[in-house]
Amino acid sequence: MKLLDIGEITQRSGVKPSTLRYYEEVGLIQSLTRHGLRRQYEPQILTKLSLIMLAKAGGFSLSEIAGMFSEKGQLQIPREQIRDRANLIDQQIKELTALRDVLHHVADCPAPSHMECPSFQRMLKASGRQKPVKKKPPTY
Amino acid sequence: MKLLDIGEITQRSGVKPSTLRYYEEVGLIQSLTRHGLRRQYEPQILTKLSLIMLAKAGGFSLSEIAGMFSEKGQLQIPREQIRDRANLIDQQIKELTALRDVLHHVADCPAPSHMECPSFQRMLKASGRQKPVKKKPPTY
DNA sequence: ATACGACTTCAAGTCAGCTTGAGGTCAAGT
DNA sequence: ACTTGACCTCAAGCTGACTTGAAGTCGTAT
Repeated sequence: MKLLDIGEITQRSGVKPSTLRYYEEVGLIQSLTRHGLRRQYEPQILTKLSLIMLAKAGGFSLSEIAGMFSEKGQLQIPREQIRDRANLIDQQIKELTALRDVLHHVADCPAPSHMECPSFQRMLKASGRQKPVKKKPPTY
Repeated sequence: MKLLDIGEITQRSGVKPSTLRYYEEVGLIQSLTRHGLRRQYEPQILTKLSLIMLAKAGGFSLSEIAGMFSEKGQLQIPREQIRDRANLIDQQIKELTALRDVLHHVADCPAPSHMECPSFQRMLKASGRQKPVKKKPPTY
């Protein structure tokens, strides 16, 4: 099994060396060995990084993401948590959809003041008061 | 038109006074007048706050959100930008959907190692390499 | 008239998630 | 043997979005 330098990981994943080192520092990933000082990664790390990027885009924090992997680097989440997370994501999707609808409304509605347009108000109401959402998408 | 104290805004919107003052500081909202030292808000601000919360949940930064409102506090975005933002949101929705699918897969697939399961890999591939996403959902 | 409580300002602090920079190491090619 | 370039460490810095705390102001109820 051929090992990869940090530079290759960067090339193939788009994740910067400084970020990879940071992820290691916080325990999110680890390199298999060192060649001299240099970190050597197994190719599987690339899959893991894909997952990490996906979860980040989904608004999960690094520590939440870390919690999704077991010791052996396997994705391992108790069923119940999966259900919860899936619900959380569905919630986010609803919010995003509401936001998109509002934008489309603004694009199409001829009313001079959206702020008072009843259908606009309705959309806002509809989107409001569900539950919190977690953390933050990146600027990668 | 009855004006509202910061405390009432907080009660009705769930947004803390410190946050409201911060939003004012960065030019995202403004109070109509003062009663003594106290900020007095028009009730419309509540609608605006709903929009702000919605957009934040959609991952937009405060300055991006600020850019969605005109001088008069109206929601005012050039059509083209609306299209772009709507696309961005659709993109985010796709990512979230991919994430949810991955979670469901993990819940259901009996394979010992998801990392090597072909359908798992396929989902990751499918979710990957589109374009960046902007910013951050909150912990409100 | 005074006390109360809800507001005010301003500076500093916090947290996540990185990035930057200075100075050092080391394996491989010439 | 030497140079090169890709890596390394460690501390400090940065941005966004707030929060906190100390000290002050002021309208209203008693």
